[in-house]
Amino acid sequence: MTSPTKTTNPTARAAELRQRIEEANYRYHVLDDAQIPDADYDKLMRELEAIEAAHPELAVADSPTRRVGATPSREFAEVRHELRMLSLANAFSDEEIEDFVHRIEERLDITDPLFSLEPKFDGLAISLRYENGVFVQGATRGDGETGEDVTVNLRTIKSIPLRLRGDDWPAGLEVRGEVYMPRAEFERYNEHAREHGGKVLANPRNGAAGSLRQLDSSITASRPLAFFAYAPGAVEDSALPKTHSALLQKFRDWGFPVSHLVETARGAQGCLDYYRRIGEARDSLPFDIDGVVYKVDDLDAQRDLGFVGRTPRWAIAHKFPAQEQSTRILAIDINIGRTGAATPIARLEPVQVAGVVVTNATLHNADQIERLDVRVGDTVIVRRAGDVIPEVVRVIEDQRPADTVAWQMLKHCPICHSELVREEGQVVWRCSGELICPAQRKEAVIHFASRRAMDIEGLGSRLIEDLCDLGFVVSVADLYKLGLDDFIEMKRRADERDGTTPETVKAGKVATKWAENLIESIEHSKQTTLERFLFALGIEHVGESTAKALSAWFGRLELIRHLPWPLLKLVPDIGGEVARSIDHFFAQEGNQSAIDELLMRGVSLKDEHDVSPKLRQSLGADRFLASLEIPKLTEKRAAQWVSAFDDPSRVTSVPEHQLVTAGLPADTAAALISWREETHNADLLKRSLRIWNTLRELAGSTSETEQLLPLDGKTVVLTGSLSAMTRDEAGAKLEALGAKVAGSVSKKTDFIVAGEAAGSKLEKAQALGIEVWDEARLLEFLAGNPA
DNA sequence: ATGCCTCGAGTTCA
DNA sequence: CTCGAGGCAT
Repeated sequence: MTSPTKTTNPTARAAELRQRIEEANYRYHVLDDAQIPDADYDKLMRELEAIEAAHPELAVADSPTRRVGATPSREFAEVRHELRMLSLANAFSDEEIEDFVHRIEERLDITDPLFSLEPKFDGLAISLRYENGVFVQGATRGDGETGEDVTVNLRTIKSIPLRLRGDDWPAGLEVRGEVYMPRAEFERYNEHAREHGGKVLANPRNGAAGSLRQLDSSITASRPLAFFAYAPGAVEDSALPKTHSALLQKFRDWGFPVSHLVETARGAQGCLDYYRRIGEARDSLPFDIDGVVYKVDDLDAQRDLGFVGRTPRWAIAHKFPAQEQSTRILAIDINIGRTGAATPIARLEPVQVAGVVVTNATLHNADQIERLDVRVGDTVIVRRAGDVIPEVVRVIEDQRPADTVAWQMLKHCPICHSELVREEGQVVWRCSGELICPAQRKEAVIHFASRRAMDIEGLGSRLIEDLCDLGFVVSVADLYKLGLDDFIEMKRRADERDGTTPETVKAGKVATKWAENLIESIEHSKQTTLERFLFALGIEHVGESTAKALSAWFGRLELIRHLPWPLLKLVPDIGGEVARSIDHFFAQEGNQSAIDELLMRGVSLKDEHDVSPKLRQSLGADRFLASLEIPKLTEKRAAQWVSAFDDPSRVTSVPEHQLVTAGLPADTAAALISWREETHNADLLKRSLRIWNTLRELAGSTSETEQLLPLDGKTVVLTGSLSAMTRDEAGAKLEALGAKVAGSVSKKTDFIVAGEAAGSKLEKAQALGIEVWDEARLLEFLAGNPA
């Protein structure tokens, strides 16, 4: 960089450099408007350092080279605040704000006073003292009376001016404000720390507070801190503006960063409007805030209003509902899910988080508890993050009672007392009770009746719980033998058990309408589809999508319930794990008899059909052989075997020497031999062969004509809400035209349909350059392509 | 082996 | 909605 006034005098040159560096800092950190490239900035800085090294007498305290203090101190000196640092009264409701404004109106005898409105930054309050325009001391708030001298650390914050701009500042000036860590910087810092094994900060607020309290200011300098000014402290020897808002403008002129979200407005309504607007913008702000602050703008009026105790009458903080709260762990219970998964749940002392009272929070799994070291009795931080579901963020270790013990997973199911087991490499512990565990059975029934499964309206989890607990229902099939009397009797026993007065008895007559409705919807549910039925069975790893695929490929329950796992693997997206799980389910006698009973009691599958034409193409002998997972017998080797011996039924009989003659490597042949010697493998082969042959017959008899659908092979994602139909309906129509409807957008997506208020999926699609249809386009397409 | 991309499963509260 | 993990392409 060339200087227009290149001076040789080191004193003058140093002064010029300082001025230019400070100007660059101001533009970059306060105005957010970088004027000179980083490299040039560095050059100026190095030149100044060189001059100061050569002429130590020039290294003045307010030099930008001194932003990082040289000597770490043992501890911070105390600083007494000349003017006490305030704390504000907090308000959480509109009503409290209206009361606040009313009180002011009465005391000042005016209506709709003017307020200065500001965000309430979630950082650390500090006070900065300037003498003759030079930053001389900075302190934390402390208890309001006395804080800690963190001057050296504050110097490292680039948005804090070391020298004031302009010339109309008072000789002695104290400015108060908030040190915070911008979210993006916080994320970036943590990412870097994670990669390099550094200290990861818990959140921006703690990051800011912790950084300022570093004894070694070079650590503070490495932390991305920033500052906003929002209030005056003690001021000597000068006339200041008459209003708070004008004062903030002065702060700006003097080089302090003042938030652009600061506004003025009149009356309670103006305050509340601001609260809502900032609340909506909150998540998209580059820094954390925990509310807004209203201050009477007229400084004389502020003085007239004065204080009550420690808080001013002229200002109030209107807080957002807290997103994080601390509470105590009362107990850690184990919940047993439909698949037997044992999920630990924290029972909490009830606490308000983001507007709702939270009493439970999931702890996900045993590993998570171990990671967090959560113990019964601990005080923990609970959060309702972007979504709704509360979670335990961390333990406040200082508040741990002395007698706590590390939490341990139970050894046995709390319900059926079967052993809890964990499969190799898995995170979840499961109850081994399977069919005999009442908890698992209950969950299975709830799943069976749920909307996306058999859709039995009115049969919710509470009712099912009672039905199971009182012995009316053991297996899902029992639902279909319940009569009106059973429901009435069940209700009576439940009321008796709970000691509640039966509301079903009115004027001596037992109310039965609810039971009649239930019987009706149970009856209604009997007419269903194969895919719903398969989903309803609750087979592990079989969700809606897999159920749909099974239904589409094989077409009939009679077939599916007898398929060995190697054949199940023929379906795309069904691999060894899922196939074995399905096989295992149908291998259990109890499950087969439950299915028989359901069918006997009238469950009927309206949409059963012949095997899919696609299945036929997958029934080659080589695919079949490869699907058996015989060690070393890869797809390629399987094909080789088939070309030599043709009929897979000969797998059991071809002697080893012939295998080798046919060109199979010796180890492959040996693996095959030892595989078929295991009786369970031999059985599997026999069973698979039989069904494979059946499938080939079935596939051969299906019609050859496979009509190509307009959206065949296209992957579609639906997002936002449609007006002419629900997303599910639209999805069904698109599927009927051959499309695959996926849940999330990726490179493989062909196009998305975006309805009203589409969110992140639309953004992602646009980012990936994926075609976007609006509802009109969809309707047009559907009209042009009747199913 | 490694890294997407999906699917499945579990979860809270009004 | 988010996490874990299965399936599959590379």
